Amino acid sequence: MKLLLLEDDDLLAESLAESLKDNGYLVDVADTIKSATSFMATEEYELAILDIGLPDGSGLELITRWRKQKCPTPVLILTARDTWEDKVIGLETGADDYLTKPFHEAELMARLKALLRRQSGQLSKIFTLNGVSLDEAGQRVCSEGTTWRSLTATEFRLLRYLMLHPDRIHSKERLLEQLYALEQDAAASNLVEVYVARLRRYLGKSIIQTRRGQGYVFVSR
Amino acid sequence: MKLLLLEDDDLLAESLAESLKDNGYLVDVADTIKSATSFMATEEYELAILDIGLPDGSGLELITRWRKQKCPTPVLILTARDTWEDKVIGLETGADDYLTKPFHEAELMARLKALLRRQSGQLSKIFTLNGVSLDEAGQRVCSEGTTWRSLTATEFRLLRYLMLHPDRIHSKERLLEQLYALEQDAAASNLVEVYVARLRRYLGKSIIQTRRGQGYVFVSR
DNA sequence: AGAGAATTTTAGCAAAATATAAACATGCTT
DNA sequence: AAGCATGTTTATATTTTGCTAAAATTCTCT
Repeated sequence: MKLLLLEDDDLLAESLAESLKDNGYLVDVADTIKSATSFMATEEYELAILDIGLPDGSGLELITRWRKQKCPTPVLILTARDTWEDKVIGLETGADDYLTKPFHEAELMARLKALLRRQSGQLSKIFTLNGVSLDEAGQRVCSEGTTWRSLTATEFRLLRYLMLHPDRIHSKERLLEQLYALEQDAAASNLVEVYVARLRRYLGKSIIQTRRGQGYVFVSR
Repeated sequence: MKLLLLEDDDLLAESLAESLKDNGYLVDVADTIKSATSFMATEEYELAILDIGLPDGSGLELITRWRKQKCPTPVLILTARDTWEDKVIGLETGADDYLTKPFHEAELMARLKALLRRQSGQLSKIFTLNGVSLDEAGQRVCSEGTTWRSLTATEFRLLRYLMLHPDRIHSKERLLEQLYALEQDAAASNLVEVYVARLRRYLGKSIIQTRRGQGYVFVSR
């Protein structure tokens, strides 16, 4: 179980690395964003622990970049600040958990364990229905053993909603609401038709059925 | 309107049940997963309100199980935790809405109403007469165990009216009025004949009978 | 049986709903 | 600024539906 620790305070880094190793993890320690980047480029890690305040920038940028590159490695943020806003910003950036200094070693270990457990559950969370497999982590689908095809965010949201509520008719209005939490002039748009058409091109015609005048159904068998 | 409430905190359960009843719902209260399961086995509910943290397991498992059994009852989750991840996990499991404790009664009622409205007509009420099953939600029929055949809006309206008033003779004029609430030039059209013919093609000849000069009858046995 | 009426079936068209493709917009990366 | 990826709108094609009207069939009554 390999972790990357990004921490510029040598003393803290040293001691953390020590206890992590005691708990059975393999740890690489970086002390700048730059070095962390090169570590990530060469190795695969199960999880990264990032300090936010760093000499050459904020750990947040790093997360942003990784997420854009679709790097799935979960991230736990360490920070000295503990405001509500910071936490929100951190999590919105794409971090998976958040710990404020100072903290007890035990708490870090507990959170790590929880994160890894949750993550491993998520990794294997490719859920399949009627020959269509949806990869939650990677935002991808494959149909009947064809190769994976990655979806855009909207395509993915729609398909996921349909697959989570199969065999039910969902009106276009409903689906629009699902796609865009804030409802506006819903009926004035044919977005649902457009996205259904796209999904059908990936999955085949028959899996998402039209109920004329009523809506769409993802059929589970 | 019947609800199932699964909540192990007696006090909360009691008070919730009370206010639900005040709002016009019929409520059954379960305090363990086990009892909830048996409630579900014996009764039909329009909606279930589940607490997640329970003595004998998590409410999430319950949802998972129900969904696997294709049980369509919508579920609202109650939880003490309010992290982004928890919410996602809950909704991904197949819950339909999510409320964190503590909450105002009014909010719960509002959400219930919204959920039931959204869901209404979706819950498969399949009603069977003389071997003909009509699926209200899906606008489908099947006759004597053949596969489902979905109907157009007009076909459905007609069949539904006939099945709701079986063993009675309905004149063509009356049926036309039923189909098109406001139309007058009734006699000038053979719409009823056309649609009866279509329905007979799906259901077999004998179920909708002709009373020459008088009208049509759906025979209930 | 056979004429005339009532019903059934068929075919086809126009309107409505949906599907698809392509243009346009926007933001992000290089 | 150019180039991409995504989201959204617009325009056009295709499909399905509702309906009409005519043709075919069945029934009824003499």
